Order: sequence, then C-alpha cells, then structure tokens
Amino acid sequence: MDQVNLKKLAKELNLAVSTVSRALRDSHEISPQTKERVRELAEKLGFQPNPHASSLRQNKSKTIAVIIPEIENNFFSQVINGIESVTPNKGYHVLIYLTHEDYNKERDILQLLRNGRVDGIMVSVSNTTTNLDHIEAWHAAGIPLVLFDRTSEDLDVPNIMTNDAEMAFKATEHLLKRGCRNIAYLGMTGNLSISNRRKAGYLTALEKYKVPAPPQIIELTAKDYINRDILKQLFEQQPRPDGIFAAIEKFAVNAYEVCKELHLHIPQDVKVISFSNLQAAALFDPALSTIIQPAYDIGREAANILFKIIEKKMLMPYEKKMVLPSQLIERASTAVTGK
Amino acid sequence: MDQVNLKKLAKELNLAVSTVSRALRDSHEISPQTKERVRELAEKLGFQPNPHASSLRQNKSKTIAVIIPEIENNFFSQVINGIESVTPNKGYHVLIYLTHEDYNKERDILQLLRNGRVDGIMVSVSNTTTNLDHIEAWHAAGIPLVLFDRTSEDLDVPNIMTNDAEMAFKATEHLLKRGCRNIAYLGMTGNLSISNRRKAGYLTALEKYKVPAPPQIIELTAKDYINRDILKQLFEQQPRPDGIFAAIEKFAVNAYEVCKELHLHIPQDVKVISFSNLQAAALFDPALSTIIQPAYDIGREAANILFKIIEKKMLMPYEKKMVLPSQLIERASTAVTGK
DNA sequence: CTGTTAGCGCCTTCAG
DNA sequence: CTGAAGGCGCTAACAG
Repeated sequence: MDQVNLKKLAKELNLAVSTVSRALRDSHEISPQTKERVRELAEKLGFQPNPHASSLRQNKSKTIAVIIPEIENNFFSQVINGIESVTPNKGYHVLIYLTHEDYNKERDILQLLRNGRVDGIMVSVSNTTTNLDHIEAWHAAGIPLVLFDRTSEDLDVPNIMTNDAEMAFKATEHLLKRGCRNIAYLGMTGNLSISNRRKAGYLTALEKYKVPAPPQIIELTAKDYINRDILKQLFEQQPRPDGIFAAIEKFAVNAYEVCKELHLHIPQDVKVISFSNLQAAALFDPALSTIIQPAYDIGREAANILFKIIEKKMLMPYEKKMVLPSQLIERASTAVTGK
Repeated sequence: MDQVNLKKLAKELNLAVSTVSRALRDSHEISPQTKERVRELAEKLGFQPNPHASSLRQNKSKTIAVIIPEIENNFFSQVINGIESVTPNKGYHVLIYLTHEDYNKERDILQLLRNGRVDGIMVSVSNTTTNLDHIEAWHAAGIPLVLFDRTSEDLDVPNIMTNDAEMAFKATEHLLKRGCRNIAYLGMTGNLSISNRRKAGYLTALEKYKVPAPPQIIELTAKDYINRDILKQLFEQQPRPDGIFAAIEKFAVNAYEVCKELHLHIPQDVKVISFSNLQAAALFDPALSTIIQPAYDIGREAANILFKIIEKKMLMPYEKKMVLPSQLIERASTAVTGK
C-alpha cells in the first residue's frame, strides 16, 4: 500500500511537512498560492490523512459507538438510521456493538472502549443489566455518553426515549374501551426502567378503570419457541385473556403465531395491541394495532445530544431527558366484534 | 481523563516501557514473575492500550467497515448479525456506513476509508452504482474487500451471495404451476448483477414454460408512495397480472398495500411471492409465500472470508464465489383457489 | 531476560 | 508566511 502522507507531499512540493499540514487545514497563516498548490497535489494523489496519527496526536477519534441489545429489530434499525443521519455531516464514524441482551457482554464492550477508541457512546442497555456501575463508571470518567430507549433515571446522564408509560396506559385503555376485561401484559424479563414504565402504564389503566380481574404480567424471552410455550399455557388457562398488550413487537408476533395454532380468532376471541415499528403490521391477519415509536427521531436526537456533549456545549434542560411521543394506530386486531 | 499508559505502568514498576509492553503481549522473552507483576498492576489500574498508537505503529486498525445500501431491511440486519458473530472473537471492530442507494455516497465512503482506518471492507453495492471503478481501485490498492449479495462478477473479488437466478426461476415456476399466466416481476431500478440474475431466472421460467404473455418487468424505487402509484397503474391495466414476483421484500409489502386499496384478493385475483426475510410474512393476510435468503450465513461467511484475506491466508476456490442457497416457503398467497 | 532507541504520521508550539 | 523540532503511545530492532 503506497500510502501518500504529509512527508511525501512536502517533499514533492519542496515545503516543510508543517506547512503542508497547515495548508490542508486551511490555516490563516498560509499564503493562498501555497494552499492552492498543496491542495492540488493532495487531490491529485488522493491524499487522506492517517486517522490513527491524528487521533493519537489530538486525542480524539472522530468515532462514536452505538451499543444495542440486538439489531434484528425494526426499532433499533431505525434508530441507527437516525443516528446515521447526523454522523457523516459531523465527519464522524459509527461503530456498532451488539450485546445480545447479555449484561456481561455489555460491560466488556464498555470496558473495551475505554481507551480513546471512541469519543462517545450511545447505549440502550440489555435487559439482563441490573447493575449500572459500568455506565456510571464510564460517565464518571467524563466520557460523553447518552442512553436511549432502554434508559435509566437513576443516573445523571442524558436519556432519550418515548412516552412509554403514557402510551402503555393508552394501549391498555384502548383494549378496555374495546371491551376487554382480562388483559395480559407481555413484557421483557429484567428490571429495566423502560419495562417498568410500560408495566406501570398498564397497571395504572387497570386501576383507573377498576378492572376486577387481577393484572397478568407475563415475562417473555429472546427465544421464540420458549415464548410460544409460555403463551400457549397462558391461552389455555381459564379465564382465557381477552386482550393482549405486547410491550415488544416480537411478542405480538409470537402471540399471533400461537393464536393461529390454537385457532383463536383475533379480535373476536382476543384483541391484540403492541409497541411496534413494523410497516407491515397493517398487512397482518388481522391488521395489528400498534404503538409506533419515533425510532428515527430518537436516534437522531440522541446523536445530536451526544455531539453537543462531545463539543462541550451546554445542554438545555429538556435535552437531559428528552421524551419523544409515540403514536397509537388503531387497526383490526382491536376492533369491536359482534360476538 | 487520567489515562493510564505504558509509561505510567513502567514508572510504577521500575521497568522499561518496552518490557511492560512485551509482558502484556505475553512475549516469551519476559520472566513469568515480571509478567505477573505487570499484569497485576495493569489489571488494577484498568489499563487499556491506546488503539490509535498501536494502529499507527503496526499499520493495522483491527476494524472493518460494512457498507450497505440501507439498514431498515431484515436482510441487511441479519447480515450484520452474522458479521458480528465473528468479529468480536477476532478482536475486531465494525464500522457501519449507509449509502442510501446512492452511488456518489458509496464512492465517497470508499475514498474516505482509504487511509488505514479499516483493514478491510464488506460491500453490498447500491442500485445506482453502474461504474465499479471505485471498487476496482480499492481492490487494486491491495486492501482486503469482499462483496456480498449485491455483487459483481466482473471483478476478481470474493463474492458471497445466494442462488438468485435459480430461486427466481423456482418462484416464477411456482406461480406458473399455481395457474398464473400473466406474471409481473417487481425489481429494483439499476443494473446490478443481482437484479439481472433474478430477472434472468424469471425470464428463463417464462420461456421454458412457453408462456404466451410478454414478460412484464416493473422497476420500483426506494419510495413507497411512488411504488404504490406504479403498482396501481399496473393493476388497472388489461389484462391485469395474475401473479406477482417481488424481488425485494419491500415491494411485496407495497403490492399487498395496493391490492388492499384496490380490493383485489390475494390469492384469488393475484398470487404473490417474494424474496423476503421477514419472520412475520407468515402472519400476513394472506400469509406471504417467500424465498428466504440465508442472510445470517451470508454475513458470517463474508466476514470469515474477509478475515482470511486480512490474515493473508489462501482462499479456497469455492470461497472466491460462494453461493448459499435460499429456501422457498409456500404459503397462502400462492395457494390454488376454486375461482 | 531487560533496557535503549528510533520511529509510525500528524499536529502544534516555537523560531525565524 | 514558512521551517524545525518535539511528542502523542506504542512496538520492534538492536544491544547488552
């Protein structure tokens, strides 16, 4: 690899390395003619400054890391899209890390990155994460960090998320208004604040509407086949739930699968609503009522806030805890039926 | 940021920097006792070597780049998942770049990375890419590169893909055997070899079965609303297509949307099959027949091959052009109906 | 087995 | 306006 570097340019132009460097960075103390000559040759030879050298020298990497539980998930894909809508303009690069919902991996990744490889990180914590020391330590080290979606209210770190509790309340209320009286909540295992917010919204709605049946909080996993087993049991118990509120898109899919298998009809036998960012939800049989999260915006705003911290700008109060509203879309899966 | 570095460790231990460096890299020429002392302190202080310094010194970055057209697409998400199944074991980091199907962006990204920031790249080219000089130039510079899915047979570069032509043939044949006589192909604009392979499979099937109706190759775009307009026109013409073969998942979704709007029934009025990696395809109304690509495996194998090149190992002949088979799943959208 | 030395390529004083 | 020199942190060649 015959890399062109500053030295080569300097020699070719009979200039000092420092002059070339300054010319390329458009320093005001270089004559226009010299700048022009330098730029011309640099262009011609396709010069690209060695990023490791400048990172080493300047102690910044022009790189951020995005740490997410999984990627086969519309929500996180859309978030990445949102992040990518700002990074190139900032001249930044994006590293992706997957924790696969494993706390140990999450902790190790953060540890691995604590050496200047990145200028900042964006994290959506795994659902097996109960101890937030690794986040705290990172933050304490003064390295820019934002949490999104799977956030934590306990730490003094910018949180970017949606109005989970409110939408969970509305979703449950929606099911109640459509006649459900025995609503099960399908959530993640773990003790994430996002789960708690959604659970709380569900419980508040049951309470407000004085539903006699006890709440049913079902904790599902990352494995489809386990979830289907659990759901089968759920549907075979008496009284059978007549409403399902899935806090995760994947779980709604699992519920549909099991209903099909058990020949339960949606929405006649059971109504379903779910947090979901799947465009194709409208094409389901029946069309799935969803709460659409502003995933792209969450990614974009989280990135913007991270860059503000990296650039040492002051954050506005609302940027420390930003809540972007979701939208409830009513479809056939929660329609009222004659039955 | 009070970074610990080799110098600090060396001073603390009364050793030379090089000794500490060697101890940490488990060099055979360091006494076990010294290694132990060094490791202990390094552990205690949470030492992480500065990656920019070693990258600069060793001229390698332990980083690869994945360059894809878009990320809100199950296929590419699953590919990334596959890639990520090998990178951490190799001690490698993954940068993500999106071209948004824009040739200029693709070219610029490759240019941007030609400075040692990455040790290799994995590319799935954009559909607006007709000129492959940027790929060729990258390859000529001797930097490791593999193409996946959206590949090019013209370049002497490892290609990892699925059996597109064969599956396109089978999909078309499947529609024919289910009674379709007027099948439209929905593909991407552009002249990608993947599109050509799928188109070719479609045309071969029509030819082999001596279908009298002329082939209908419909080119759709990245914008849903444009696609819906085009499809509406398609369905309003006479004779109306009685079969749709979508080369891209998104286009099948668009077709479903339009059928719904026009009150066309699938599969009675028109049968639909599509390349798709959407788990929820089985839940569509009606369940969508799909050709499932081995996306995860493509990602994993492409990464493995890239690492072989990076490690300067010889490639087996089959690794230069690896074809991983897809699977056709027949569902209700192509069922035979009484009508 | 350990220490000394010399860069990797870039940026930033400090001198002219 | 330009040049010379030093050093970011790490590794590798060369001594001992």
